[in-house]
Amino acid sequence: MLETETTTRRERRIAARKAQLLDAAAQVFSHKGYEKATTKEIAELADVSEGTLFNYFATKRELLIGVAKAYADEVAADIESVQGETFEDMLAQLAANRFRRGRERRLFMLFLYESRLNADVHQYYVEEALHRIIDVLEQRLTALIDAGVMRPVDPALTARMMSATTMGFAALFELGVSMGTTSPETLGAAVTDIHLNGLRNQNGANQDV
Amino acid sequence: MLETETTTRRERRIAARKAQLLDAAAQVFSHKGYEKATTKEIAELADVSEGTLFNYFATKRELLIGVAKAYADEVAADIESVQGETFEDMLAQLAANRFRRGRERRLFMLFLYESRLNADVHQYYVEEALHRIIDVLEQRLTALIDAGVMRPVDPALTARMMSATTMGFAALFELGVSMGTTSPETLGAAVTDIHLNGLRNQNGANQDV
Amino acid sequence: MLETETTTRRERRIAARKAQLLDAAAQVFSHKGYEKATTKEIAELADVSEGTLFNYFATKRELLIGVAKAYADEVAADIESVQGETFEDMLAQLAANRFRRGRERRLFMLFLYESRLNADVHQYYVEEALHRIIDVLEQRLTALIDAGVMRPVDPALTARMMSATTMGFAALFELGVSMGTTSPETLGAAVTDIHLNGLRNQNGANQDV
Amino acid sequence: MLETETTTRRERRIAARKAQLLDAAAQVFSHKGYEKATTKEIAELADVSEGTLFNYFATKRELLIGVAKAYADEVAADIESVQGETFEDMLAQLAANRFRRGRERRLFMLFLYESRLNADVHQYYVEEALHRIIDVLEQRLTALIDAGVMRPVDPALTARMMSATTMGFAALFELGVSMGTTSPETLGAAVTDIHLNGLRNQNGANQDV
DNA sequence: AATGAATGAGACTTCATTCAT
DNA sequence: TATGAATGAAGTCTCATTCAT
Repeated sequence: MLETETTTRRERRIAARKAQLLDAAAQVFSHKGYEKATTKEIAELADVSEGTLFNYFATKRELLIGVAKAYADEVAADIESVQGETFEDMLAQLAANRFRRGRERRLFMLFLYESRLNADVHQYYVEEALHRIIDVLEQRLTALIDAGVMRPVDPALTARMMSATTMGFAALFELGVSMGTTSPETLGAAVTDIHLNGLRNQNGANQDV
Repeated sequence: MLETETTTRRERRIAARKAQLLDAAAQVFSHKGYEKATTKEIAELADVSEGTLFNYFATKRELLIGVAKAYADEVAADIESVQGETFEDMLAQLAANRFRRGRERRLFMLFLYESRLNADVHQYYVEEALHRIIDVLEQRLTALIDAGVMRPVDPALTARMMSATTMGFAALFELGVSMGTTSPETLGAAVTDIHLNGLRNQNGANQDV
Repeated sequence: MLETETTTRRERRIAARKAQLLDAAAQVFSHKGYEKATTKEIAELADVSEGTLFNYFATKRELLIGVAKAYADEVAADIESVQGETFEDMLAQLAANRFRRGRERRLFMLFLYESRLNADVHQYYVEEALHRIIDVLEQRLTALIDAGVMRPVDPALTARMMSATTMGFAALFELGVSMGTTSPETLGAAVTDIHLNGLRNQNGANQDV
Repeated sequence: MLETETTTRRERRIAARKAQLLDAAAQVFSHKGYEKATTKEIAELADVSEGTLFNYFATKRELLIGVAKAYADEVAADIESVQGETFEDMLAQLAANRFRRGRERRLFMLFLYESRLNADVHQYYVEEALHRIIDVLEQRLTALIDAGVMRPVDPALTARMMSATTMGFAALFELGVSMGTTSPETLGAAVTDIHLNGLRNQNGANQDV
């Protein structure tokens, strides 16, 4: 029906505007930090007036929450798409999508910081993104342990450890800590190697480190 | 001599004031973030007037730099004190001192964020604190690899991985991600176990994960 | 077209606001001096909020520069309009427009002082206002000397002397130094008389003073 | 008596301190302007603590008044010393002492500005310095007119005109308006020449300018 | 629905003045 | 008497938010 179509078209336009504003907000927030970012700059980057921005998002904070929500949605979609992969590929894919691009790393740094200061951001980033990733890792680990492929370690803790390592690397990268000439692939492989096989020299097993 | 004593007393008083202000600043910055923290609140917490604060630190930013510098000094002292320990104990000690107490974890989150936005903070946190820790780990790893105790992995990368894991755990903790009932000690032991021995079940070695 | 009209109307409104603020600023600056003037008082006199003031002038200093620029524009227009007058009339007109009204005298005192402390004010007041007046006087004097109407004095120096005298009178007036019952016209005539004919009694020429 | 001597010595010490502070204040005030000058900087330049400064002058404004008073005293002494000179020499001497040195010109600019804003400064600068100079010029002019050496111009107005010209030149100088290669002496001679003999070419007298 | 000028609360910072030592 | 740390009032400027057009 015409009415429905009109409404739909409007809704599409509204959604597009919101997305455009969220994009600009994500960019400015992740570069300058939430507090230093100004609604003026976000509006300019989105090529709308400041008044228009506030027609779509009632407060600056709602913009941040919107960015967090969009991020959580991306993560959810990503998790869906890796369900069929091997554990190693899944791990690589999740990490890559989260941290390979600068934009994602910067958003990660942003949420890492803002989650502590805002309950809504925490809700979207920690509960709906981070926890989902951890949960899917934990399930896979449990299965691998049950199958006898992995040692009977605590799967919850191990999933968190894997996330922690990846997050830590992203942070180090973002802080400008050099990784030598190592490519992301080599780095991923090396980390996986250590996680799977350990550091200990098996020829000289049980030596005290 | 009297002159010396007087000077010393004054210098002591000034140093004490500075420390008192840095303490207050560390507290407020780490709870609210640099931008949301106000000099008013810091001054109140330090129990001095706002004017007095600016007698000791010319700008709010200098206060942040002061906090970062104090942190770097603590880390340097800490590194000195762990030189005699075994690798495992050293690792545990460095991690614990950096992340066991909430105060330290919050400062870590603060610097993690602000290092990207301020060159001085980067200087103190990344170069004078983080890099020192990584370097000392790298040296130890190199020695252990040379001694044949560990496999010939890349020591630079492995040192970064260990730091990354610890940092990631601190972040997860700070984000309120539950670690189950695991105590810090158990957690440390489990992580060390995986790092040393790997996840792979040796009985079924070379199975695809 | 509507677009053009709308733009023009907005631009007119903005120009009007700026003028209104510059007017208020000129008034407050010239009465209290730049440093003692507050943006609060200027905004109140212009009947806008302090925030609005800063939408039009980024800093208090820019407001001062704006006032100086407006003054220089007035002088430039004034110089255009006196090109056709006789030397005497031109002199009287330039002096009158600069110093007859209290507002102009106070602005003169303001720029006299602030030109030394601010390069932009110097640019507008000294270079674009004062120098123009001196130059036009100098040109006229040169012509009159060439025509044999005036003695072959140094025209550059004489132009400066005439300006100096006028400026000095304005200052004396502003300092409240009484000129007796002398009207501005009488004063102007007397000064011109002395400048043209000198003080020396020609009947007793060459007497030592 | 010992008592008297002690008192006298203290008074001398106090007077010396005051002079030292006034000197520093004159320097800072005349360079930065009264408002931009800080008591801290004045104290440092006088090589005493800020607290000590306030032991000798209750407020910053009293310092300014003190500087003005000292200036008026200098002028008074100067006037005494030129009583025996010829009119021309007297004129030259008074002008030179007031404006030849940068320090004096800057103080002149300071008082010119601050006299309008502070009654005490006005009292000392305008009434006790400027007026005295004008008065002595006026008396001399009256005598010269009575003696028939000068034309019967209004002596009050003429004295003000001479002061105005000198003040105006000082201001021009301070504003950086170039006087060509003219030395102060040449300039003084040229001005005196015009004042005495006028600009008009006597060969072509009564021509319209 | 879009605009952007207006607002005003609140931030950082300065500095004359006070006062305990 | 000299000191300089402490004070707090007041100033400039920023920016999220509102609102008339």
